[in-house]
Amino acid sequence: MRLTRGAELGRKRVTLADVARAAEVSPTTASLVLSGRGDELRISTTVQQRVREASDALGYRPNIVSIGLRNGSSRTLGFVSDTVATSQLAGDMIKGALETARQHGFMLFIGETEGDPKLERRLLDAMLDRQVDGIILASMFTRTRHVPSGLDQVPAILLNALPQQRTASISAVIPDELAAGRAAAQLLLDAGHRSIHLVGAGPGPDDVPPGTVAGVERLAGIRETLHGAGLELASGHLLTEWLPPDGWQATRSLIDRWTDGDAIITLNDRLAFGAYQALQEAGFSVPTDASIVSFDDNPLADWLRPGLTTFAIPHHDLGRQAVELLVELIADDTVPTAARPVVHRVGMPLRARGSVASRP
Amino acid sequence: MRLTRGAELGRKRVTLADVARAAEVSPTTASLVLSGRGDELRISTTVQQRVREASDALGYRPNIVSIGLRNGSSRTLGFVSDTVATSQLAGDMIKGALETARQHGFMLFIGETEGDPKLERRLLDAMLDRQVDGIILASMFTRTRHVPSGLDQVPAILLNALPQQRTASISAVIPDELAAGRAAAQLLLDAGHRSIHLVGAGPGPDDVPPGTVAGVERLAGIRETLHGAGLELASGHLLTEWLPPDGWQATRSLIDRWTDGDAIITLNDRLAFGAYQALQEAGFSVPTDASIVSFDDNPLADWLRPGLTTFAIPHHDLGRQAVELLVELIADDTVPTAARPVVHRVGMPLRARGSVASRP
DNA sequence: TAGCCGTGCTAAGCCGATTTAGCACCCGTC
DNA sequence: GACGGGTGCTAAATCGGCTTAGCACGGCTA
Repeated sequence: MRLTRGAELGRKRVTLADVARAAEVSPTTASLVLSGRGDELRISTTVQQRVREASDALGYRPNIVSIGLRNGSSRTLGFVSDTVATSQLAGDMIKGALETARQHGFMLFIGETEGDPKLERRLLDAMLDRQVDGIILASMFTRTRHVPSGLDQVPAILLNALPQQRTASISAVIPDELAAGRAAAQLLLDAGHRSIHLVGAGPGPDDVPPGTVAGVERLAGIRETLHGAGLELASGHLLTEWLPPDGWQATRSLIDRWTDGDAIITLNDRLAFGAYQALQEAGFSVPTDASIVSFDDNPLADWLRPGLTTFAIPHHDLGRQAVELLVELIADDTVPTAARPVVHRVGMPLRARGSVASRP
Repeated sequence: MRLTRGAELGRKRVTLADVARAAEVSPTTASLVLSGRGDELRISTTVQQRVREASDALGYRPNIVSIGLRNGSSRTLGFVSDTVATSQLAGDMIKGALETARQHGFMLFIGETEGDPKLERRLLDAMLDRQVDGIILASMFTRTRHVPSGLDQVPAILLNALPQQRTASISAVIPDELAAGRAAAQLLLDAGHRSIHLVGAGPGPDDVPPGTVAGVERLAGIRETLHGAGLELASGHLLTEWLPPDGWQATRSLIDRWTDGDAIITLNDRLAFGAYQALQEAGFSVPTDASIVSFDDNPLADWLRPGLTTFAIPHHDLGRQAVELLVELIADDTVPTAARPVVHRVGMPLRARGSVASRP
């Protein structure tokens, strides 16, 4: 029992002073030795040895709080999101952030705002009070958002979001929705489809649920590629909710005027799930009667039969990138305002499964 | 622009000393006033007024790191999990913990171990180095686990896990799987079903994938209730993976010997999804031809047609409870070893949807 | 024998707060 | 006019580490 630290039950942590006492040197010397500056400051090998032995014997670990107090850093980042941790989808974003932070020796404070600006303010303050070295402001789904005041005083990155204020001096990391939209359309064109229905938005460029970057850009990419082939969307269904029943409904109405060779792009996988249900109920088979391409790579996509071909939101990479950039910012000691803000776009990889068939 | 804090660009945080200077008093006085001990220590109302005005004008906020250094606390908890944050299911657990922590004025450090004990050790150390006031050790699925050494030196709670060591002096919070098992069986009995098939485990009490508390207890509850009605499971399918294809497979084999009035209990919702697929492909309709009851309340359950009747894992409550207990432990300043460990069981509420039909 | 230099270590201040002990002043009293 | 007692404020220590400046000692040179 009680193997670590050599700590007596209820005894406090071992401090540098304890080590110094045990090694019969001053705290200064102990500090010097343990921070590797022993040679530089000409501490004899004998003493260095003694200090290190004492340190090991006692299981000394420096108190980061104290170090932080002195030099103003804490090796800690704040991760404030609207609802990422709780979300069924974006957990990987946290995971990527967590992993990358750990690799750089940082810990992560996590906070959720539920979209409440007051709560967000309080959370940010609580983190700043704890001397975080930087802040990641994350959104569950890609959108533009207001950047709270004070964030230009601190290294900070927007994750899966773009700044609303044009003047904001904050960099952002978002998925490359535009490219994914193009690729989705191209995929169906390459498979020989010429009549493509969109479920979730369209057909016009402005027929998009408000505030969603994903909707706008996916639609734009799709339209752009179709235009390049001299085509227009065969139909579009603007939906403000993107849940299975919505996809079911839209697809039902499609079935009445279905012609062989038609294909569907759904703007997310839950819509696609609804589409599967509607097609199945109508006796249609995927992909023989209908090809479907989608976006997100919800775990669902892998469970459907046949598997759903979809463009994945690179959550893990998004989280990783955001931390990577933030750590750089901190290391450079760049005042955010000094650097010019950049938008980093992370590719959305294709998960090809069984929902697309070729047409001659 | 630059409205908060009255901070000049790049200026450091406002400290107590700044406030004292602005109010032309000593830091001591400022501290006394701002911590509400002004009257007690007979500071004149004039001076108190002056200090408060200065504090407001400068936007002073105390540095928690410093306070923590002095009194050894940090208003911070550590949440170490195998893979909760990333999990598709258990995000709500984090959310409950986050909310509750915030309500008590705590922030949460989150860390993921991926089940790697070395990593777990490092994360725990990193948190301890940052002076966390307590630790929650969480598991994505309910299981018994080894409690790492040192955790008996610090307030700590197991979340969704039970201690492997019988001697461990740590309390735990888990879902009440046993009661849910009983309730699931009772629900089908009440609907008039007498022939009940189990997908995921059984039929014997030991036919359970290793290491899962959920499997053991759900099965035990089901068997207990059936026995009470003088029944046995009509069949059981031990599965070591609980994914849709596994459910599909098991259900297919069930279909060959299906008799009218049979019902299925699947040990989680993904198995149920597979069962739906198999039944649908065989031309069976849920719930007319087959009633299904399940566990977890995966979002999926609400998307299926008909909706899946299932017993929810109370993730949010689990997280809340764990923090609540931990905060109590911290407030009581109880040495963990002093208190006797308790296992708190949180009820699994029924989500009744459309997958169960009554038999006369 | 004073001055200089190198060696090996330490005192003391600092980070930002809290807290204990106590100082200076004024009033009233004997 | 010294003493006691209340009033209103502050100096200084403390938490745990880092860092700058510098001390003490011995040996060598002038």
